[in-house]
Amino acid sequence: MAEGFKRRTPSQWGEGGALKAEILAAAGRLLAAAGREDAVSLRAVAREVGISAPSIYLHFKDRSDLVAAVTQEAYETLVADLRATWDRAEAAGPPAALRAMAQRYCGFALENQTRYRLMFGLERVAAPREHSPQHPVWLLSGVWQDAVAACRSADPCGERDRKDALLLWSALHGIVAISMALPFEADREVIARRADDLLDRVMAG
Amino acid sequence: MAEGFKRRTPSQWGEGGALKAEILAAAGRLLAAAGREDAVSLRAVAREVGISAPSIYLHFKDRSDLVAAVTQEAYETLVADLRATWDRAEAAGPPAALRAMAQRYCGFALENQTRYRLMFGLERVAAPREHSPQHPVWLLSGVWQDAVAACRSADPCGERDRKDALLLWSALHGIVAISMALPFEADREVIARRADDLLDRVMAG
DNA sequence: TGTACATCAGTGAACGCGCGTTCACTGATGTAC
DNA sequence: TGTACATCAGTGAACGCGCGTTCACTGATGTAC
Repeated sequence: MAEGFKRRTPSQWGEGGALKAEILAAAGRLLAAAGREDAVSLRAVAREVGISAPSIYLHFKDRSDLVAAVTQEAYETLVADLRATWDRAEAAGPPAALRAMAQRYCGFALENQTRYRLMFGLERVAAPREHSPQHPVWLLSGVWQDAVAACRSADPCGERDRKDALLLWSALHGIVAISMALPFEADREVIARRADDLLDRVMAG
Repeated sequence: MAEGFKRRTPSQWGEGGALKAEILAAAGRLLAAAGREDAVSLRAVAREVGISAPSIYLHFKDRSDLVAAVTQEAYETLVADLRATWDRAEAAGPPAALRAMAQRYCGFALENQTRYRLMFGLERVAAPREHSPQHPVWLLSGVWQDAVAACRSADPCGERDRKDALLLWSALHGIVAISMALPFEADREVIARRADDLLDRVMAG
């Protein structure tokens, strides 16, 4: 074992699950720090947590299982963030809430660039075709559909709502993704203006 | 050396540069086949070409130099493809040509998913800040600006043209990127309709 | 109450792998005198 | 014309590294009788 290695003290009886959460959190930190999925190696995660590498197998089937868990968590965090934004802004009316949500979406992406890239930049999450309805991306898709439908007071989300929701989400993603791909820093206010502009055009029709 | 290894016959005198092109092509094939940037390892490329790994250093500084070259080539291919599309469709008028270009952009992305991901899915191309005007992404940006400006017969591309060009490009990127991230195959016609729909809304304003 | 056993929460050492990169070299082709 | 040398286009072996994963194990805590 290396010099500066701080060993984690083992969990108490019945508290074994605590390590799982610590591993996930450490993997998330590594990802955020390095910005690359490959940074999440079992050995690096183990070092970060202060345990031996094989201990990870007590909680995750293998490396890809761990990465999938990090990805899943990232989706859930984003969805929760957007829903919270909606709830906070709902009193001002659905259109204002949708606008707030669009702004927040861009904000989340810029503040969590590597997590965001993990969700949308790399391969599809490894999930067999039959299970695809469980894919966490549907949660996100649903958030936009609900929001767009609410703006039109159409309780059962119609075909047109679904279409516009997908267009809005896609275009918002494009705005942040392209700005992340350009070789200079994205200015948050510029992005916010573009998102506003987009929203006007998509919801005008 | 392995069993089925087919050794490439060395170039003639003065033809040494031929290997550089072969290495680039092989790297492109590996990337397309595997879909991951990590598939482009010097050893794998050498195997694919039929040479020894150190030979790559005769033409590329190191691994990252090779990957950057593949990326650069991908940008140039896309830009040439779009310009050719514009030229072919220009007779029908700028708006029709712009529409054709938007369609072609989606087509290119779907037909060259891994190349496309290399451009926009991963890190920024490693280029120092001072050199960022040389970044190949500006070529692409310019294509859209020219096209949008032509639609408005504004010869010097105005501020509004630039803004709309970026919005159009970003949103198109979002459409293909999200469809690539969803856990089922993207239907080309559906994508094409979305692109058309988007174009209507962006150029309406 | 004691004691044998079961379970939990891990560990340490080892495996084989592919990788980027460096090094000194080789053989064919051209060139100066 | 011959021959020494320069250049070109590579090669083979080796380096040290970090990785995923497997294996047999250890020590603390709980439980049945």
